[in-house]
Amino acid sequence: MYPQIMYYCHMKKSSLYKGCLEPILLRLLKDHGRMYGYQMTQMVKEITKGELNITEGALYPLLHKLEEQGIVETETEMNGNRMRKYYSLTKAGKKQTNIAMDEMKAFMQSLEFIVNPKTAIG
Amino acid sequence: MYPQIMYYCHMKKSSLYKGCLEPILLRLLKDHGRMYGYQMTQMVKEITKGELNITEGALYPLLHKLEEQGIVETETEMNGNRMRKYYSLTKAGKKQTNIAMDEMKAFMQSLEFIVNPKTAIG
DNA sequence: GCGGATACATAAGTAAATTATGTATATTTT
DNA sequence: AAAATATACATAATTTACTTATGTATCCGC
Repeated sequence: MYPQIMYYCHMKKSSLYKGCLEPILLRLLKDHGRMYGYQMTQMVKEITKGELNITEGALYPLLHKLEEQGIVETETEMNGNRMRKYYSLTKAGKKQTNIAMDEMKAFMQSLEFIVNPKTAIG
Repeated sequence: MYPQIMYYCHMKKSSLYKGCLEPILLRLLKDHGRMYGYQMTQMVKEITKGELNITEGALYPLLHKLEEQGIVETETEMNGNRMRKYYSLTKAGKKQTNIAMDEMKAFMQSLEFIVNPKTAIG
């Protein structure tokens, strides 16, 4: 409706979540078991109320890398005429996810210490 | 003491804070007014209990960029025979810091939603 | 006087995104 | 019914934002 507003407010907020995408995907798969790529982007968008929009150029190459590394395994299914590639954590992937979550929590706590020095609980 | 342990546990946790360095520095300057680079690295290390270690290769080029952009201004002082380059926020920098802090909080809230879906408060 | 800490700086290399593009089907809008 | 948007995958080129490595120089403790 207001395309020209993009010149004033071009949604930079660039890339705060750089480096967090992998743990985010691992967490999603840990919580929801079995998901396809597009579904992940939609769920993250919904959960974060539109804040985090995962781009396809970031998502798919990362999923492929995780598959190569044996962190996730895939099953391709047809939904009508349309393909869906479902991803789920392997046993090694679940282990890796626990490690990633510990790192994530430590990182988030560190951010709290810096951004909310008063209220942050150590 | 155990240098060889680095082969097993090489502290990857790579770069979760990629993209967060700028808002972190802005927050430090907002809270402490006037700081020099090395002091920032030490304070962040202390506040985060050793979690976040800002490298010099990341710090100084970023500080120079912020100065170019008029976000910070500098005063060079001598401490004995050793130089310290003090940074402080300009008026524009304070405005920019407020924006960065809002983005940071939204980002942290989003991470909470994903990593702690039950306890996170929207 | 040697190593480690303090204090700055910059260049080369790399990881992880963004942006752009492509294919194809399904659904909604006009 | 045509056009636009949403669903669903994929990859290449580019950019960003770091790490790693290197350099200079002073200060302090042993």
